[in-house]
Amino acid sequence: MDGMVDENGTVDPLAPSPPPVAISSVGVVTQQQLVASTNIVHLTLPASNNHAQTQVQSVIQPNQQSVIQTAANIQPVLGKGNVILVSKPNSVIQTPQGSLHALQVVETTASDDSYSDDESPKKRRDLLTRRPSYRKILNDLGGVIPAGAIQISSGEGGQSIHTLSMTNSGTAGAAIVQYAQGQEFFVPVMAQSGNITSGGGEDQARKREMRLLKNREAARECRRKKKEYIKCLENRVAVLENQNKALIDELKSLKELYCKQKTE
DNA sequence: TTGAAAGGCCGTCAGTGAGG
DNA sequence: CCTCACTGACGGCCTTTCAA
Repeated sequence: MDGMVDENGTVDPLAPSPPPVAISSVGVVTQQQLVASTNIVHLTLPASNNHAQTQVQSVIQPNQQSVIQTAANIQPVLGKGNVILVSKPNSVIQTPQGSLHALQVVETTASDDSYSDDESPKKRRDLLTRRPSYRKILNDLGGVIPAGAIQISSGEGGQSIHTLSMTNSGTAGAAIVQYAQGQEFFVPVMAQSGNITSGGGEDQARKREMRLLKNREAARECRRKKKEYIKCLENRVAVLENQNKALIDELKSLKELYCKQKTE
């Protein structure tokens, strides 16, 4: 949830940290929730008929072509001349049907040039390996997300947006965090005084327990990010392959044109 | 049907860098 | 210096696949 994020909310550690996102929407995009700090864009598009709205979760990568991956039935919507504007040429919308939709491109003043490719290797390496802390991320999100509700965008074809809601279960010093997809996990909460019961070995054991619990959660989160990162890379490969194919075709047709003119 | 191999997920440990 | 978040590495467990 930092840096560049791809169409699935995927973090892209290869990309520099985000300048202001240059995205605008036209026409059918009825709702655009832009979480500036994470560059995750939730678009709710009206379905082509009277069906439920279609949700697209996308992520804008300021220095790369962007891929917007959609749920299964969005293609008719996109086919009706709707336009999503992004700041980079050759961005595509990828649908489960395998078709690619070119995006209309507008020049935007924001962002693209604010990051150059001549960053120091160390800085680049840092970008690769270090991410902002969750505290910082949560602070960033503080103005966007209502207290008590945390939205997590996570993977799975850009379709799953997980909502966490916290309930004080009444159990002392703990809360149940419910996962929108039916999962739930237990989160111990510090007592109001801020310290856990004092007392020798018991305290040590409790501290260890806390550390293990936190590390468990951290490992989970880390793996999730890693998976999304890989997905992001795969998506970028798809974009680049598509671009490459288009360029080859263009070259071919230009060659043909040239040969034709030459023979005349 | 069965056993081995492969792959995925999880928990834990250890090391690193950032921030206070 | 200390604490914390993060992540690579490792081993264990479970599921799936596939040849015998």
